[in-house]
Amino acid sequence: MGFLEKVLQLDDVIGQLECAEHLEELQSVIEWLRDHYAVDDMVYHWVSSNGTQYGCGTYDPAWVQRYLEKGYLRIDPVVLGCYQRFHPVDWKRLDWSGKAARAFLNDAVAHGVGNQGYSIPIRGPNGQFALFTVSHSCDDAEWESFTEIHRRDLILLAHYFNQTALKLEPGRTPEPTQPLSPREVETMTLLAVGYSRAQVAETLSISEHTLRVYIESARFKLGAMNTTHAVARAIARGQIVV
Amino acid sequence: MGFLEKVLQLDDVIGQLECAEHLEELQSVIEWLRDHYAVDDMVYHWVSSNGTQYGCGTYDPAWVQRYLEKGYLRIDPVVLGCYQRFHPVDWKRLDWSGKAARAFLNDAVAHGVGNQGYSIPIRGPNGQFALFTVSHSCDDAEWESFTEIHRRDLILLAHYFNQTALKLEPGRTPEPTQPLSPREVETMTLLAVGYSRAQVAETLSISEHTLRVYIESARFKLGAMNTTHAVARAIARGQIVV
DNA sequence: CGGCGCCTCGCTATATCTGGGGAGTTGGAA
DNA sequence: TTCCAACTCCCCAGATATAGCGAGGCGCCG
Repeated sequence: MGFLEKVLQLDDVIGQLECAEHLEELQSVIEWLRDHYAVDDMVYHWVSSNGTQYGCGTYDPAWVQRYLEKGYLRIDPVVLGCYQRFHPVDWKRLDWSGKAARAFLNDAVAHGVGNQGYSIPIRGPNGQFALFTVSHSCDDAEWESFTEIHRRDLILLAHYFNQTALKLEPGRTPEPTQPLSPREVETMTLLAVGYSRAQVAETLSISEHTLRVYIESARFKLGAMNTTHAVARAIARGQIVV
Repeated sequence: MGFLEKVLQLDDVIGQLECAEHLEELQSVIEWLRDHYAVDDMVYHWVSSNGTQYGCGTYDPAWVQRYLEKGYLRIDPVVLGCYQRFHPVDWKRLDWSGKAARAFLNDAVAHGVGNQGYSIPIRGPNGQFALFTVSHSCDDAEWESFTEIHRRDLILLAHYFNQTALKLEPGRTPEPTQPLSPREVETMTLLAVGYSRAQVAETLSISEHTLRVYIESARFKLGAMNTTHAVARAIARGQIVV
């Protein structure tokens, strides 16, 4: 297949993603892509803050099931690694030291996940986070060559998969993303860097009572149960920078 | 210029971005791109919510100066709009109602900013946010056609500009992170989603005192002053996924 | 085998946070 | 102008977190 032809097919796929009206369509697109690139597996994985996950892809359903049951989301070095990075990452470059990580890896290969992998982190508004992953079984050189050639295609595909998922899943961001007022941002930021309420109040030169109003107001806007929750959400949604 | 040739040039540009070792190099790349696409302006704009900004691009320096002086960051509908969106957006589709927005628009065109624009939001870890913008003066039909054709190129360029900016941005020295134990991860995670200590203890089926040991131990490992600080750091460092 | 890290549990007292009220000023938007 | 959101201040009682002391069992690794 010539290069030009492939580019045009990529165009088709993106067009199909843009026109999709149901999440199920993503599944067939991703299967087509898996075959097209001749890899073992291809997965789009929505990692939501409220614990719910959505994914489509070609992993063995038994593995997906196990992943959810075991709560591997909090262990998987791919997720944790991509969460801290911006650029796509080869699985080999992640941190697989640590007992839990190695146990996870063994379990994964036992369920047929390839030894090679390449994952692209994607971020949307309000801290939305997703992963687009391609995985395969082959030696390092072959994989290196594959990722080198298709990196840019994969970045675009990741982008459009996420765009479609965002479009089709508006209920994913249930809390109306109310912006925090400047004072609330300052309050949350100072709390996030370890100040106590009294210290924050002193730093902002306001009474502690006033400060409490900000915390409560921010907590309400963020739909949080307590201060720690509010700060966590503010960080996760990118409303404050620590 | 043929399509294939252009693709190869895009390759060159991306390669140059990946190899860049100083932020100044971005400036020459973006000027080359502006000429290549034959548009009026092209801008990469790092928008850190703590107020600091970095940008490179082809806007009139007087306009950039005025933008900073006037604090337009908090008014600019392009910034505000992109902050709420994932996909690239045409300026025409933004909300230009509101007195401040219209005043900003008038000021912008007075400083030579084109009437058409297309901006791509980009997000990195820890709420990092940037914009890649291309702007021009032409009629709607011509602009529609331009964005339709080059959308994917621009998305990729936005991605690589941001990757380079992230790489070259100083002060991003991640502190050596001591790994948290599985129980500590669970503890921090549940606290981050709003559970009180008692609730976490119940959820994990352990005594509240044991839980407290985990919190203190995690706080120590994270170098945190209190629970909120510890949770904030764990999230910001990607040690837990919320 | 002897450390070391991890997991589990106990007590007490103080400091801090939370939740329920209410009230006045300012500046920008409808 | 009228209204609303943001900012500022106040009281109080009960819930919750923190700080200090302790203890024992389990599994891994040199």
